[in-house]
Amino acid sequence: MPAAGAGQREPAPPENQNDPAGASAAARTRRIREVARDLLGFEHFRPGQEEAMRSVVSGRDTLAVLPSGAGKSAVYQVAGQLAAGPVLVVSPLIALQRDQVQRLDELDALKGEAAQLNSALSAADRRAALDGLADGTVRYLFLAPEQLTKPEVVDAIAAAHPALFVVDEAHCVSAWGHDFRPDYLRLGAVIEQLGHPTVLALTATAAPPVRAEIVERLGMREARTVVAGFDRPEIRLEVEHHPDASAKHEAVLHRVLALVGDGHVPGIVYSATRKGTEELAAGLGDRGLRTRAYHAGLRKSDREDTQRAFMADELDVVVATTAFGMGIDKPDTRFVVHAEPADSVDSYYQEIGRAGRDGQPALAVLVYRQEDLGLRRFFAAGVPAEEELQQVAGLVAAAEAAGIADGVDVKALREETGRGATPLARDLNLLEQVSAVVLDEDGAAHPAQDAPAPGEAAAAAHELAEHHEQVDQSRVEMMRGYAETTDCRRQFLLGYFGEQLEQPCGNCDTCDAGTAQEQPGTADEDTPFPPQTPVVHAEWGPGVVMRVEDDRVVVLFEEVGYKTLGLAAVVENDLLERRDS
DNA sequence: CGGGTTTATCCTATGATAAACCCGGTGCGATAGT
Repeated sequence: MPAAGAGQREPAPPENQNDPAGASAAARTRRIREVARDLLGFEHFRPGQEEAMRSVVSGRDTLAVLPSGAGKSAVYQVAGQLAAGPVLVVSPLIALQRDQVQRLDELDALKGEAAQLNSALSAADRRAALDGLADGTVRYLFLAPEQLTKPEVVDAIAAAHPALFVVDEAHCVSAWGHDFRPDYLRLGAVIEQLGHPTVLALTATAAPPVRAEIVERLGMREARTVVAGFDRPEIRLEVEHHPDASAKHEAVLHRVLALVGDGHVPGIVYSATRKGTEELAAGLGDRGLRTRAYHAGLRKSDREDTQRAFMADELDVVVATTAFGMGIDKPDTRFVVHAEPADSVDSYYQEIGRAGRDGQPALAVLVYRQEDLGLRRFFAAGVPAEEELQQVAGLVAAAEAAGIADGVDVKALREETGRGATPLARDLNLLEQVSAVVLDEDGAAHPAQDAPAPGEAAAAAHELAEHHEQVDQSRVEMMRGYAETTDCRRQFLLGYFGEQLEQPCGNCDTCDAGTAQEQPGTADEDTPFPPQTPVVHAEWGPGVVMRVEDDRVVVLFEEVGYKTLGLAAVVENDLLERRDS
């Protein structure tokens, strides 16, 4: 039988409820293996890959939480070959889109079949990409979510009947949607406009609540979640505590100098602020290291050159904000040092996961001061005033009442209120989520059908924002939990992601210190609330036990996020009730 | 939330101290100006 991937493509097997599932599943599995071998030269799959491919090829919406690198892209590359129509890939960065197109172009079977669509292209190239989609020559189209706010783009794509809608780096839906890049929140609506092609969401990290949010926001149906390859035993985990700011600064320098001195290069140092990256880079440079700072305030050409130099082994260390991250794939990165904690364990795990991808030993050190969490709390805060929301809702309603058919956009709101574009966009998003306004294709707001009065809408939106804030703050608290735990750090991390490691890992500082072994394991059966137990709290509502320490229990509540409760008080006062599920 | 910097305050002047103030991350796309 000819190879499925070599220049020819087969339509997906028709979905038929009456087909014996076993037979068609076996056929799909055979096809997937053929394509993977012929297209990518795969002799075997990495954990989770084949399961995710099978799920997608069978037409199921799928959330795949898989480690970074080639592993994730292969899922849509192979599934795309077996799809009956073109594949859309939503990707957060133009640079990532370019890389992916290049990668597909290097596969003989796909040469010329991948294109990107973004503002960096000329009008002619954009036209060519959409024309290619229409006539079938473009099979894989990479774009940023912002492109999908343009009606002409959505129409052109809809006409091509895409079979697969891929959201790469899907954690961005949760992390960025609220105010930073609101178009991530609209992807669910776009998917519906396109007739709901099979949805594949891909990410390398996501704790259970983030997974749930991705599925909900994208409107995934009966989503299948595939999780694999989470543990990265080759990364040694350490936390260094320094109560004093200057001592902490010195400790970072000292640590990095020692690592580089021992030949462990290259590495990444993360700092929370731009200024922090420049100061650390200067300090390391003064001591003879080849190093550069990287953050979004630097010139684009400088950033590109820094990234290039890092990839070309011309640097020992890049000192960066979170701007240095997605798309950085240097498998021999030997260490990641954090000068400040990340805003969540999800982000932290993503960041340290850039080390040791070659499977060789690597090191993740968090140099920790409790006060440094303050900045993270600040960023997690920011509930708009109810009056502000009411004013915005009122202006939208007033415009409609006055017969302004175009609705109210952010520009008009800026003139009326004198506030900035970002907070106003956030206000509109909140109001949209409580069904008070609808945003049209041009981003203008109209009152929703049966919209509540501005006062009620503002109250509901305010409550929603408070909920977001509570959850975000609780995620910061979990970062603190990681830094301050005396349990095995790897057990903590994996527990956070809903996986259990039965024994302390033996490759973290608490294991070395012996404190990890003194604690009862998280799988301890003596505890009244073992991990993953569904529970209800009188005030905080339903939740799930995430981890158990000797005297405390951490519960993830649906409404208020992560909470740590004293076990004695819980037992004494009956604070938690088991619930069936 | 926390840190760093500026301003106000005491009042036969000075410089020390407190209070007020400001800032802090991620990128798309469109637009203005070379």
